[in-house]
Amino acid sequence: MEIAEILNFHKLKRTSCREEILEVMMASKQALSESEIRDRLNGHYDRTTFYRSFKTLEAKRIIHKVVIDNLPVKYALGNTLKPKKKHAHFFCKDCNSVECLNDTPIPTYPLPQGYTYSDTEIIIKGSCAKCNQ
Amino acid sequence: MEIAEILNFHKLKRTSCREEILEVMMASKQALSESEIRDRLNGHYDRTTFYRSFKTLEAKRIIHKVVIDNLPVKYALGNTLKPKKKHAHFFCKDCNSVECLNDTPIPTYPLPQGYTYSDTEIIIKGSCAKCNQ
DNA sequence: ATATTTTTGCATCATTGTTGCATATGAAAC
DNA sequence: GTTTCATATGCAACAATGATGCAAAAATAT
Repeated sequence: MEIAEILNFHKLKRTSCREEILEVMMASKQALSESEIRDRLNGHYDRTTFYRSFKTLEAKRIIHKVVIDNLPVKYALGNTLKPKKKHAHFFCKDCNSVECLNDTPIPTYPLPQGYTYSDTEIIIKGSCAKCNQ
Repeated sequence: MEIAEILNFHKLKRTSCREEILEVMMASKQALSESEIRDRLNGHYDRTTFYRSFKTLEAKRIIHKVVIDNLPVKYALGNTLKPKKKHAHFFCKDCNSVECLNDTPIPTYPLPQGYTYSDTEIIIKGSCAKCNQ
């Protein structure tokens, strides 16, 4: 998948920072935090720039936030070109990795009288295959 | 329910800070953050003291953390005297309130090969009855 | 190549949450 | 009631995440 194509498709300017963020994220099976991405790019960009890029990419749903406990927010790839179904996330409490469970869809839950639904987050915690070896 | 009893039951010292935190929490139907509790107590205690008290109360499961997005962590009452079942939480995106959905238990989800399960967090977002009026 | 819009970098700031250490306090022993 | 001892608290300091304003730089369209 061409990164330039993704940005064009969503009518975003092809800036090197956005391209490199997506490159790093596509190379990773796990969701990554700002500092993890910054490390992988050898601090080539300013922290502020990352945060703003995340916001832009998130607004287009190219990436989505995953928040586990009060750890730094991580980002995972979403609708790069095609839409991706809403799904649960797995958190490995041993290696702190986060990944999308694309096959675990979100069921609907009953709510009390008068409440309206908009969204659900499901975080499943445990140990990943690597850590269980 | 006597607050002193709760602390005694869990073999915790009855300090005024712990008692007042529990008082505020029992008077609230919603989960509260450190700053919300501090405000309700007119800043009577140091921020650090609150954080340490939360940790202590959480270790005994008298309260439990609820983390929504990257908002400040909120705390809800848990096993004050009797154990409370693991449950989902509701987040009102209009008034930012968080409450326990005690009747929404946590189902089990299938995990990939080699993964082991330990815990699940379910956050249901929407608008509460008050905000829907 | 130029103009225009958008991004970026830098400085600065706010907030949350933590830690070390001296002092104060609670509970138990006398 | 006083003393003792463990534990909680307050204070100072710190680290990290995340946001904002503004000038400089870069991307696209002309």
